[in-house]
Amino acid sequence: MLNYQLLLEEFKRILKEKRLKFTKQRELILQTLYENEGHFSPEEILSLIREKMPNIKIGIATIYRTLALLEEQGLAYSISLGKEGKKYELGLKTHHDHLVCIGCGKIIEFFDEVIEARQEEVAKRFNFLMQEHIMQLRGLCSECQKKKK
Amino acid sequence: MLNYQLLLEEFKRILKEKRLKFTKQRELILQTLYENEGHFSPEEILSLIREKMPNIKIGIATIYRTLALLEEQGLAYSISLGKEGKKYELGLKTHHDHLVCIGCGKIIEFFDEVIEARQEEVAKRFNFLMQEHIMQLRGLCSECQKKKK
DNA sequence: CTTGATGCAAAATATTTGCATGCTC
DNA sequence: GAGCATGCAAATATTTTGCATCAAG
Repeated sequence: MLNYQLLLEEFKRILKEKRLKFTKQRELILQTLYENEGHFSPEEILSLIREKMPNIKIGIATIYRTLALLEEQGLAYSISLGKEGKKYELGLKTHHDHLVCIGCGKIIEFFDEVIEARQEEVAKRFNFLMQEHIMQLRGLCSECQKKKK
Repeated sequence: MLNYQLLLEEFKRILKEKRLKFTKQRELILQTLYENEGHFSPEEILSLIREKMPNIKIGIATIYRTLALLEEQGLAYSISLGKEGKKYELGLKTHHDHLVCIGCGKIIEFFDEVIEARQEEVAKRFNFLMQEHIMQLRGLCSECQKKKK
């Protein structure tokens, strides 16, 4: 996993480059994404921050504005599939993909070089500058297959 | 691409099984997803239907309700990316994955046999019974790359 | 000091729900 | 007919925006 200091430096660098300001709120949002594995809605991020820092003044509008900024800069990305609303996750993480068991919810991480290489090729084929990818294989893990029988 | 009659039969079969009713509105929504390539928001689907059948009585609530139903049954998928809100597309299509531009929200569909085959192998390696997979390559499309410069 | 950032509340959107009525089955 | 589906409008939820004020650079 990327070191937080590096991530923070990168964020500051981007802000400086765009002549935007580094604020406590912006830092907290980045930090929250960093410290919490998983995907969060703007509301959830706000709760996490208020839980951790009950005295900080921060509103939902700032969360939205900052997440949009982070996403534009590739430091975060959002995704929504199925029923759930839009969720944000930190970008720049060590890459990995997931096998997700729809029976018990277990998540297995994996990494496959052949797929990775091939994804690069696909991106090139479409003249795409790939920054991230998401891959989830969904199905039943071995235990849940047994249960079904 | 799957034949529309077959798709419709499948839909009717599911409805019967769940003791739900087959209505003109439900059919139109399915048909609209079938006839229009691409990804649409509920509002867009409503417009497409009203455009094609100016006399039909149909409200946005029905669109939402039907899309949720279709998604539950695997006949449609929703996906949301970057700025854009949630978009629906027909399920049961020939399988494909997505390139998503985080600059403009454009979605490009692609299919790569090598990746598909490899996914099967990964699943096998973990003794996983794969039922579906989600893959998104996220980055900047060629136009948005130009804009950034 | 200048300029962008923030919180707040209001506004704009998007989505869901209750209910009287209409349609399938 | 019985019971689900629909449209409509109201209720919610989500996201964006205007503006006075604050604070980073």
